[in-house]
Amino acid sequence: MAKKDSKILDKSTEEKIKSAARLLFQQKGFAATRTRDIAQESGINLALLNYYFRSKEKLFELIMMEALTGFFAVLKSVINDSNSSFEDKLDLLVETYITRLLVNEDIPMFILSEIRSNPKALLKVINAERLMIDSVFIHQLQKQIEAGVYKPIHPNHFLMNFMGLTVFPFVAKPMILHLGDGNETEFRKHLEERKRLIPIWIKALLNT
Amino acid sequence: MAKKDSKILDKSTEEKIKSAARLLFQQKGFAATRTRDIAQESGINLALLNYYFRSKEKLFELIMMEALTGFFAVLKSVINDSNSSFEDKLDLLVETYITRLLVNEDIPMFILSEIRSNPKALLKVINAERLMIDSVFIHQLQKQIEAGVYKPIHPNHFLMNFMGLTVFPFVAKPMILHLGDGNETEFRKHLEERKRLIPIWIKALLNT
DNA sequence: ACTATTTTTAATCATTTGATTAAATTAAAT
DNA sequence: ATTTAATTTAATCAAATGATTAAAAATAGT
Repeated sequence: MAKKDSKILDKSTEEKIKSAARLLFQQKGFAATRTRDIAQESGINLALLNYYFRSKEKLFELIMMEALTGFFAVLKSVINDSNSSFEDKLDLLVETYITRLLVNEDIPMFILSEIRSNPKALLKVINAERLMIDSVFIHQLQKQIEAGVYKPIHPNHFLMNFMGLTVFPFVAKPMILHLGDGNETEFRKHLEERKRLIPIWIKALLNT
Repeated sequence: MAKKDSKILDKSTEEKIKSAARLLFQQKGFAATRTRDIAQESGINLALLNYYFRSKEKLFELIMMEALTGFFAVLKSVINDSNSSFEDKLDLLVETYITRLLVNEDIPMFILSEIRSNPKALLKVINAERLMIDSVFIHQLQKQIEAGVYKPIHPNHFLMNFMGLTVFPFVAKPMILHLGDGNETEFRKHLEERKRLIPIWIKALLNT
């Protein structure tokens, strides 16, 4: 069959479309992205988008699913490991997330803004209900609190603090660059610093 | 002239359109909002949107401008007051912002996601370049650091921490509700608590 | 009451946009 | 080499969308 071998070529075309779609969807969102822009960006004929992915919606779902998977895979693998301490997990999560987000800065805004347009559908596919709150990570935090290592705090506050300190800089990057000083390079430098600082800060919060 | 007195009625129609536009633009963003949806939501004829506001773009700019003004007016009035201390400003900013955002939860996401689509244009109209970094607020922080009250920290880190702790919960609300536990009511309760907690936490960070 | 002005409406336009089709091209199989 | 299947292309479609227009209705001024 022709299909089998040409799959290598198919993949190359498919991948070109996916890359362009990823770029545009993540930058401008679903509604503001035109299929023609995806075609142009990937240098393919418009019809190939539908040939390979059936529709703009299906292509979007694919891109979003991959983004979500990537984003939550890290989380899921780390937070339920019973062999590492709470503090180890904290270090690892901050380090891993900042590293990944520095490579793909648009991911958080992409996910959050599409959740805003379509909360139910997207949150369903994420399949992460109570993921954090029922995790070993949070249980370990609660043990530490019971042991008097940290002061009491509601897990939701902890979650907001952790995510706020770690991912907010990426969500608000243009505004932060505008209100503050510094440039692209400074931004990256500060985020490298935050890998070390955020765990320290979080522990300070937990002692307050 | 008819115009003068009927302005009262005009305003009512104009205001109906603006309210609907505000609701939809803030919920779905510019690109995903249809003028027909605005017309339907406000119960007016589609043509009136163009009659009063010329175009979807112009209407959007108006709504966005008002959102930005509201958002930054607070900031501007607080951060350059030389009669209050750093700590007073911190308390006031957190308190004021959380109160306002609890009334209009979509504002941060609205602003941030539109900045993402159109950074230059929007950041220009905000007219807040270096607003934070050159403020009395940040200068007072630096004085306190010099005086040994707080440990050294780069102003951009402070800015990220402050905004991350305060506004991120609103940006990520659906995800936080999903990953954590609790409902709408719990969310509001936690944000009320954060009015008190965030200033304490920030000071803890500054001592670390 | 009459006129002028403003506001509202229904119908329509032009463009954009996602998608499809039929033909052409390329690659694979025999 | 010929046939078959897969891929690509140019042209086109139908629906959606922002905007306009001309007429009708409402309001204000005299």
